[in-house]
Amino acid sequence: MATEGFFEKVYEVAKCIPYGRVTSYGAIARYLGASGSARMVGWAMNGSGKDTDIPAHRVVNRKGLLTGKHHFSGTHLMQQLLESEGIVVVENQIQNFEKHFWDPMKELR
DNA sequence: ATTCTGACGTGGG
DNA sequence: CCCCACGCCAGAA
Repeated sequence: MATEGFFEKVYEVAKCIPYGRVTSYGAIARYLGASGSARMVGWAMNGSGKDTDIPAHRVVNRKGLLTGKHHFSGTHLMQQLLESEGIVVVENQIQNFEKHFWDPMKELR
């Protein structure tokens, strides 16, 4: 099986995020066993949007804030994508974040 | 090699 | 909830 590299795992989990669902970097990091290296998850996402099929717009920080929207192409692209999936976003912050939250540890495991 | 920064998280106040 | 400080690992200057 793949999942040999830390980044690879991040990609796998990110790709497993269902439609209209969201998760946090820490949740993925914890699932990978790198609870303290949540930053690396975001760094791994750095490759997303280039040649990876990772919906990074579904990954936000623990506050449900679209901290990485600045890394996307446009300015509101990330927000538009989320809203397009039925997620309400106001001021870069996801409303009902808990409701849309998808925990890889619980759902995927 | 050193230093800083970074799409984060947690703990204490 | 907010703010401050520390930890974390990787990459760039």
